[in-house]
Amino acid sequence: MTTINDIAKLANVSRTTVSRVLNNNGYVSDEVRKRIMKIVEETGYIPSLSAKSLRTKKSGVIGVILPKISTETASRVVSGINEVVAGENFQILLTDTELNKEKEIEYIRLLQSRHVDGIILLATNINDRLISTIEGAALPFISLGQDLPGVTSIVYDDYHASVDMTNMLISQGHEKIAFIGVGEEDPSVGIERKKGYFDSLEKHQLPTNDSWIQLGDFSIESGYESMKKIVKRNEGNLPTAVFVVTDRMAIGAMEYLREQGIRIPQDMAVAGIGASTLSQYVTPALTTIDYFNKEAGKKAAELLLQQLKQKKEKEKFIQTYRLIKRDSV
Amino acid sequence: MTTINDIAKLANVSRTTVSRVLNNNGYVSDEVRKRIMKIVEETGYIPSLSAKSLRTKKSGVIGVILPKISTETASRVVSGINEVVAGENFQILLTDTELNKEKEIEYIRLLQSRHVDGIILLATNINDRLISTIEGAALPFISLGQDLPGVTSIVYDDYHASVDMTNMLISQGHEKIAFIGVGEEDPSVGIERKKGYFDSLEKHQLPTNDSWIQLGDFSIESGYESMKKIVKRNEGNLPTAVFVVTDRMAIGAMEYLREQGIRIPQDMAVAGIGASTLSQYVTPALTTIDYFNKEAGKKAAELLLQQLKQKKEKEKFIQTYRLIKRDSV
DNA sequence: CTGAAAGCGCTTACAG
DNA sequence: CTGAAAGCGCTTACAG
Repeated sequence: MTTINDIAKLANVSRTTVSRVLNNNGYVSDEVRKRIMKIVEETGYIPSLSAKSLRTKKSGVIGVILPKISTETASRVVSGINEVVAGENFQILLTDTELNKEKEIEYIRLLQSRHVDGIILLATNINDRLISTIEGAALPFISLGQDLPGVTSIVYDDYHASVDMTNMLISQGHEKIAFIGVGEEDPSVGIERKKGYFDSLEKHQLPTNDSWIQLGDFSIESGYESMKKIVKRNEGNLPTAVFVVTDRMAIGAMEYLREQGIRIPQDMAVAGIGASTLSQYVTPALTTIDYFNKEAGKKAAELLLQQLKQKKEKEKFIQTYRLIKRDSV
Repeated sequence: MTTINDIAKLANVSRTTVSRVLNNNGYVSDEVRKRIMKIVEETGYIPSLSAKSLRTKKSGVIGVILPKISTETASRVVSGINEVVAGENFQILLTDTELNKEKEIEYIRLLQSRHVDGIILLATNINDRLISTIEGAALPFISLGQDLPGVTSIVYDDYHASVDMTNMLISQGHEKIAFIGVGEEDPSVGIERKKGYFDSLEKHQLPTNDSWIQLGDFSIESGYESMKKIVKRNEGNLPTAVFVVTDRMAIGAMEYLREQGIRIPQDMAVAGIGASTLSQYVTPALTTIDYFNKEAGKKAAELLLQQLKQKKEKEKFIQTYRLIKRDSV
């Protein structure tokens, strides 16, 4: 492999000078600069970024920790992150926890050992070990999706999104609104969205009912099963709408309703969250909330890049959202 | 930052010994080993992989070059790759060409400068500069999706998949089968799939017709527009089926048909390729071909890992596929 | 405008 | 079983 020393020898200069040319800093005479560039071209020399990184303590790599790669939300976010960091010549080191909390912590350490310049975590839960690991890492760090204490966080406005969606269903005349949520380990989805639902009902003095409430695990199948339970438990007196906290689970719910010949939206209105491509093309098209995931990814990357340039105070950001009313309601 | 030297000092040994303990090679007395491990724990020491990589010429990182991150195919493949490499403690350095051929070449060089141990390219085109860049890189390299000369390649069986799908439409009694394809820059999708379609028609002595053939650009919208043109040009005498070379474009085509009140499949059968989640939940469910993208990603990663262990001859692999017949036909 | 030297944090023959 | 020394490929004060 050609190294900076080879180039220096071929050009009859010191490697100091070669380095200066390559990095475009310090004075180098035009003549020497040209001579060096020519040799670099000819040899196809590629500088070693490991060596550079060892020396400069900067790697030009951003670590990204995802709960699950093959998810539309994740891929939109990564796409947004990539769009901004690639523009600044950073690359992404990708890491997938497969929803395993231990791996979140493990990967933070791993990314640190790889000398990434910063980390973006698509957070799915909050716990003390996670937070102390982040603090210990002493690295520019952004949490996306959960509000982590002491960490710059970007969160979706889960509470208000959920209130808005429930209000909308109520404004359509629904009084018996079922709910399919997820567990509270994920505070944003599991707690905030549920809270919005209950608060809206309460404000409108509408009844709630345990048999209307089910918990899924984000999968399409779990939406199907949850819907099934709600229908079974309320035969003869079905709720007239169901608010599902993710599009995928909502799609599962719709599938079950279709199988049972329960018409959407005449017999039961369905609403989701996420604005997945799926939501747009199912029949009837699903009413949902767009969280602008790609924009959130961009925002996260921009904040990280800012932090790289100058240490900043930890901040909190709330992403905007948009309710998309479609035929399922 | 704590380094191996700090640990050595604290443990009263040389850094050679610390290195031996950390990497578990060479003889170290149990007593010393324990002493060192204890100090490593206490200090929270994290070895620098840049330094290690500089020294050993191995990084533990696999470069992945994608045409577009936020695509279901890409995310499935990456998920498969990650599953196998993560098991061997490799990470993925992700790179997105945004369908720009120049960037493919640029990123190969970039990944090389980052000392990745190998590269997996989701290839979308074939050209000489690309191939010579790959050869020049002299790195374990896998092409997924296109058969690159001189490079270990995994390809989908585009030709036979396309023949099978067309045969199936014919066996359903269709004699006027329209086709929505893509440009030939992408040989696998643009040439092979088209060839399969034409060969099947020819074998069954069925007519083709220029007004039945359109080219899209992979987007849902382009499927919509292509379908529109086909319908406009054949008013009063529509083909009875349309074979679309990707699910997304097929979804677009279905949308247009629905708008026009052309019933699927009674008035026009629709078939796609890709087995996207979308294809399953759209109404009517789309007949398509499953390419097992995640498996292909796994296979690519396994081949790469094998090459890392021992230089191997370049090989060619053809992925299997499965036709999924659903309500759109 | 240019170069000699030190050093980033590791690993690995080599010697004992 | 353990250590001294060299070296991986860079950058950066420092000196001239």
